[in-house]
Amino acid sequence: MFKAPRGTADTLPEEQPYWRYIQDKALELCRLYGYGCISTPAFEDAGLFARSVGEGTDIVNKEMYLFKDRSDNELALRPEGTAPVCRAYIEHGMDNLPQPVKLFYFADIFRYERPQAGRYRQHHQFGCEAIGDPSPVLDAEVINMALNFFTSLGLVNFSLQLNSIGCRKCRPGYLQKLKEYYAPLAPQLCADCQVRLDKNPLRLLDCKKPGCQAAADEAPKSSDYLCDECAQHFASLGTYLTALGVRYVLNHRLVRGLDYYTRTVFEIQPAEGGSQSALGGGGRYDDLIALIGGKSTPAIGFATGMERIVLNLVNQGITVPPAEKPAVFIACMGGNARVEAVKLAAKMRDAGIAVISSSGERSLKAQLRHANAAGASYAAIIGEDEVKAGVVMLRNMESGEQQEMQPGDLIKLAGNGQ
RNA sequence: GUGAGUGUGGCCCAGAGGCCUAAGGCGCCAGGUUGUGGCCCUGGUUAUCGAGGGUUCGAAUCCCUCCACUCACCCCA
Repeated sequence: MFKAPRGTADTLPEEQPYWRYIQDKALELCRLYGYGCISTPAFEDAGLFARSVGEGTDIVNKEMYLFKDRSDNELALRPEGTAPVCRAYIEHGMDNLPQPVKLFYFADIFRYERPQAGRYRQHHQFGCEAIGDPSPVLDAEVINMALNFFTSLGLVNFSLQLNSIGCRKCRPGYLQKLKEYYAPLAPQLCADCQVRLDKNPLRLLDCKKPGCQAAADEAPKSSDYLCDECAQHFASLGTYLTALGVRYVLNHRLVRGLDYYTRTVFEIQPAEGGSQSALGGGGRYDDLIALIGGKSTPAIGFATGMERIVLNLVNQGITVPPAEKPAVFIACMGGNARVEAVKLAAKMRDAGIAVISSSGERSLKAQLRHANAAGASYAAIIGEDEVKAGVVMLRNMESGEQQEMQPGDLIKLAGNGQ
């Protein structure tokens, strides 16, 4: 027996309304903010991610689906959505468009991780990227957009965690301070953190181990070591967020696991849920485009996990519009009736009416049972009597009332009910 | 990659070495009305008890290995 690969899932018709709901809200959000849809390949040159996400990150180190194609190209299933969009921005000369260029996407994301609640090897992200504008006004707008998205979904009790991790100019100095602070504490740190101290000191801050937490609480804060430009950017962002009425939590331990972030980083956390429960996150990545071969271009974006949103919608008991039910179920008995049923179904669909047509192989009882289970508003019944009279018997499935009518009248009636 | 828990028909689950050629509920199918659903009643349907090996006269039940799922660590969406 074949099964869906570990960490992947089938989304069956009954759960589709949640996805449809989220997509509709996302589309409306992007319309309001002027974002255009972009689709990029599910796989890219592996180097794109190694270069942008960072050689030292977990995503690149141990989570990428890497493979060679038959021409020996080194490819990777995309482990995140930002780098491919930036690659497309460069490749299609979007720097010639009015800046910033605003793009959104729905993308399958692949990471070889141990599956868990809200964590999959293939998951789906909705993300937005605004490329080509360095202003903190844009940071505020993007953050507000992300929050509005969750609000429009009906979600409550989530918080915005915010931090600035500086830029190429000031971060080295901060990292130095961080190392100096941590050096004497090294013996008390967990094994992972011993390694981080040398390789990726920023990540020391978000270790969840009790011993390391204590150390991290007292650690130097990146926001205290920003250069003048970064400090001013961060201060302005605060002003705009306040102007927008956005409440945020300054979290100096928020650093994110992708190397390309600069200055603003943020995460949206639900009040309840497991530890890997971030609903979404993002930040500014002013160096990324130059890093992968474009000219220096500032940018900011965010992404959210569709599966995690569904999880939270269900947990919070938010109801979504149900899938559309068929207006009419056509039941028939006998060969002549079957021909009429086939013709009627075709006519009704031409008229835009949703119809389920029975093949008529089973008893009328069975056909009506099917009509009921399908949630049809009406059942159109055609037997030999109806064929002779040139009519159909229309049964209201809710009231049980039924009457004979001309096929043309039936189409009018059902069409109005749509 | 690490740790813990779980694994019985499509789904939920009973079952604690012999009464299990595995019970019940949901679902599905058929019948109860020679052409009528939803409720009710009747009958039927689907399980080599995750896989492999072992202990035993005897294993769904005990042991081992593997696999998968769930949860946590880690990381993030």
